[in-house]
Amino acid sequence: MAPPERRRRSTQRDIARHAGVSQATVSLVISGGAASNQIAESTRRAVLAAAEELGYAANVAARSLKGGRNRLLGLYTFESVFPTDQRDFYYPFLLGVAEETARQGYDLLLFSSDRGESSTGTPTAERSIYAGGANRLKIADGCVLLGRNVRREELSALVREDFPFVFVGRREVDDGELSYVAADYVSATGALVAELARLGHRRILYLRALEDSEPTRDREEGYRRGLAEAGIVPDEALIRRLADPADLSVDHLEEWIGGLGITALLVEPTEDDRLTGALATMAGTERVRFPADCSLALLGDPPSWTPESRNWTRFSLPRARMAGEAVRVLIGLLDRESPEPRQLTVPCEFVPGDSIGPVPARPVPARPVPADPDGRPTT
Amino acid sequence: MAPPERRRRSTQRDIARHAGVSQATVSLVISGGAASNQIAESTRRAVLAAAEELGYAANVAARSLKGGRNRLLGLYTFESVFPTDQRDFYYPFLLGVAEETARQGYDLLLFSSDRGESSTGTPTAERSIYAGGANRLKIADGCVLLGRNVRREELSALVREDFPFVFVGRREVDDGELSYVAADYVSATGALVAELARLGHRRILYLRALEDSEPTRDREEGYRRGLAEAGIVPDEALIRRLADPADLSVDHLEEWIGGLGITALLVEPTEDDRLTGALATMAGTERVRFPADCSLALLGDPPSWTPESRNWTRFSLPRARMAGEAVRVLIGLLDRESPEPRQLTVPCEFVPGDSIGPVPARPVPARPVPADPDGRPTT
DNA sequence: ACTCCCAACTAATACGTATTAGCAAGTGCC
DNA sequence: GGCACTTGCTAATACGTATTAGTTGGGAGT
Repeated sequence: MAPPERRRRSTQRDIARHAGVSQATVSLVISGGAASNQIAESTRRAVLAAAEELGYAANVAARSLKGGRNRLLGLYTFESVFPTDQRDFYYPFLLGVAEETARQGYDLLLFSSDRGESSTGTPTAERSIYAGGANRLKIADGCVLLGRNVRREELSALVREDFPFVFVGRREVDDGELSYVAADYVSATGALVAELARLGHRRILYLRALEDSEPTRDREEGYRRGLAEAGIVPDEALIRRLADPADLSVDHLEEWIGGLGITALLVEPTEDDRLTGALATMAGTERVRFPADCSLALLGDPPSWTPESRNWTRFSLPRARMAGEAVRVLIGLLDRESPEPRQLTVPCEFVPGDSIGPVPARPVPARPVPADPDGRPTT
Repeated sequence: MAPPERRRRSTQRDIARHAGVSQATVSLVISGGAASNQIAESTRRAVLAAAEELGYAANVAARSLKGGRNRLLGLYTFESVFPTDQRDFYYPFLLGVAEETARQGYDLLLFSSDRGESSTGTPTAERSIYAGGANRLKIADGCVLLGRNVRREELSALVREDFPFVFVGRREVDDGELSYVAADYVSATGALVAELARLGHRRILYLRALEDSEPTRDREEGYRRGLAEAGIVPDEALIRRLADPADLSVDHLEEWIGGLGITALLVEPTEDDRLTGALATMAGTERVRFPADCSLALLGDPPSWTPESRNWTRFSLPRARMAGEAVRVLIGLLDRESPEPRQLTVPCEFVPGDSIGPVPARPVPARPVPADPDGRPTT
């Protein structure tokens, strides 16, 4: 019993037969390349008519196998985007990429499949570009990359392969240069420090991420520069790292205020809502108030784009704009003959918010105060 | 001056040369297919070692050129998704599709490029599947379709050429059956009518969309059924259409309440925020209050997913779930040998809200009241 | 010694497209 | 009429992989 004939896609050869020309002619007409003006108008029309009739669609695989273009851009995220608390963070990026991609006449390929297969055929749990031993991204003409927990070795491989891609965020590898569109964390953090200094703060704690990725390094750099410009001598004890931002408790904070004498806090937010969750919990206790007891500013956006429960003082990165810029850079790479890596830095926006203020007047325990008969300070 | 040698990816042939075997052997080892157990263990190891050394990554394009499948699902929206007021409506669909696609081990292709080129090369403004004389969707193995303003002729073409796709929402064409995953608007609308009837309403106005698409027809059907089951004789004057939902004004409403004697209103929401805008404006006037003066329920979701200014009584379609279901149906179509179209209907969720209530007690103007000596009605 | 078979490989080919070299017919020019 | 040149097309090939149909060399069976 013969298996039911699977309907085959029509190919250029089918069209060629139909129109009574060669496959090469069809290709010239369809892809409309440089040499396509050598085709007679009548032939062109015949081919197009046949193509229309047969419902022809170019085969991406074959096209890109030849090295041609698919008008396809990829978007790859090193983190999984779907956990509810992360996707809000990534949505503006997605939107920016999608919009600009569309505007440029490209379609967008979301590399979202988690279930890669290793070369041995066993499914791998981890998210990877080289799933199945192949660079999946190559389906697309080029790719925008995103994410905090970058796999360095994969980035390196991409650079070595000379695959056109642009990272949203500053990233570096040992193997060579890569293109990116980054937010100017250095200046933005520096500006926040300057603002705090202007308000009189001298002991500003910087609560940084545990991992030592570029964005974090840039913020630390900005922190140091800001201090230097304000003439404050940095105190290494004021740079703290927290393994899990959810651990940030009011106990910690009181310890820092009391023990370290800090009056302001700079916190690096996370993509998920662990940090904002911790802040909300802290607000619930009402033991420390911002900015009455301590100023607090975020070094970036809290994840959710829904109206905040609190309008934190912070800087905000223009996520959609960065994403759009990344697409433009990428297309630039694709169009150029010898793609020099390009780096672009865009400024962050300062959001005044309401969580910083002047240094709170506080009784200084060590210094003796002129006592009244009761021994209690006057109010 | 010679152009800088573009680094070439290593191929199976490179590995073959390196390991002193043939390309076919490499392929057998790498892809580990059925016949790969015929390979001697020593050879296999040599090949894998060479692959490792050369940093081999299979070329997806070539692979899928042979196999036919790209493990790529498409998502096409007939409306442009990017206008701010629409994207919130479509986001849950996108999310649902993306998530399920990823879970199934596919990647997702967003057909967002607006700038199609017609066959003559002149850019066309309209959004179209068949841009450039080719069906762009065919790049993917199959496609999920979405949108209200469907191009019927394109849908028909898709059906004719037997392209695997699933519509999110009930759609029909003359040419044959198509697969869809739809919300049960009929029952949901019927249930709302039943609820209003239970509260004593007898004159319920149905404000429907102007165009006669399936979702609208289903709601109308549900409206009529609901009335019938409540034993209410339908009054055709109570079915109204509004060209632009933004035109819904408090004047209209007062006219309906006074002139038509309605006590409840069912409104079909739009994907953009024209309707909710109009409702907000109406609320601002404070001339008609819901549900004190009139009950109001929405036949679907208001577009934005940000917290509503008002918790409207309504039904809500499980957008993400529908999208996920659509992906599963689509993959079912792909896996099956002879793809029979499948139709799936999922129930809507009733959201009680706070905009419906009992029939307001109101003076009936026509009935003569016992007059006092002044001839003025007592207050 | 002869066939037969099997293990372990390779040669050849197809997938659908883009591109280049080249060919045939026509045109203009001397 | 011969030559160069143009126009409009086709033949041939390459891209990297999967697969099928062989092709070896040698060991077992008779």
